[in-house]
Amino acid sequence: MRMTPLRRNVLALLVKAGEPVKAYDLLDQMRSEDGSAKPPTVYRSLDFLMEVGLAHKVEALNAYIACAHCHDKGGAELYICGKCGSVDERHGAPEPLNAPTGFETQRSVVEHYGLCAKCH
Amino acid sequence: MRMTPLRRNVLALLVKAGEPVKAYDLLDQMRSEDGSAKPPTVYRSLDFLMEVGLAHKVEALNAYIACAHCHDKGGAELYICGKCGSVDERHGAPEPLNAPTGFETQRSVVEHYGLCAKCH
DNA sequence: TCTGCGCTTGTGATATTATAACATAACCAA
DNA sequence: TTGGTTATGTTATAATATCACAAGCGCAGA
Repeated sequence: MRMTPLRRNVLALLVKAGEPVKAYDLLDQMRSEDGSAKPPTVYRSLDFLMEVGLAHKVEALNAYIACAHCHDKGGAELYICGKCGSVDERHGAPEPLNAPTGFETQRSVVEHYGLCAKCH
Repeated sequence: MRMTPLRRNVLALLVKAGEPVKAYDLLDQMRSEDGSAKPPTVYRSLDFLMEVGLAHKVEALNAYIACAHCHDKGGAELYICGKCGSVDERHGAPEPLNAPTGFETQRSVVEHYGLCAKCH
């Protein structure tokens, strides 16, 4: 598992976008430079980036973002503005108090959709 | 917007399943009775059920469940066991303390994946 | 240096999930 | 009863994601 030019390129595209990007939009961008990119190319790179904590999937949008807290593998809480598309990533929410007793969480998906401070 | 036999049937299938169900699995079940069901049939029914708060989408699974707290339209926190597939639905988590200032949440997706008390 | 192994990428096909667009039918109020 | 609204039927296609197998690359050890 190592960083490669291909993977670095995908990460760079995510960082440059600064907001959630669809896999096929990434693919289009890669194709405009490379021509030979195909879906597995981008999905594999995204899988790698998520595995090492450099990217997240925004589940309810089927989109991907660069992690704003690089080197942090844990789940993030995402605050996603429906108007301007910005995403504010937070970490470290406490364990919910109303969790079922005995439930052992391995991965959490927390996405809040609404309006950011600038957009309302 | 009213409950119809078709929509009631979709809800019944969700309730009977008792766990997250894929849209196309619902479709297969409907077809085995009806024969004429097509994707828009099931997706439209699911949209209706979610709109009135009788069903939720499990975003990270692309699956749907009956709401365990019927008549509650707000977001739910789902605790999903990766081993047995059970889903425990909770409501009423407090607003996160570390939210960005000024962010106005309209909809929240909260899904915790792990092992339920019985499965570990 | 060579060789073999594991990881990475290329490539074509296909699976899965979801929606668009338009036609028909059912419901219900005026 | 008629006209508008809501619901369903139907065909096609869009959008998202994975499989399977081949080829390349990089490096540890012979």
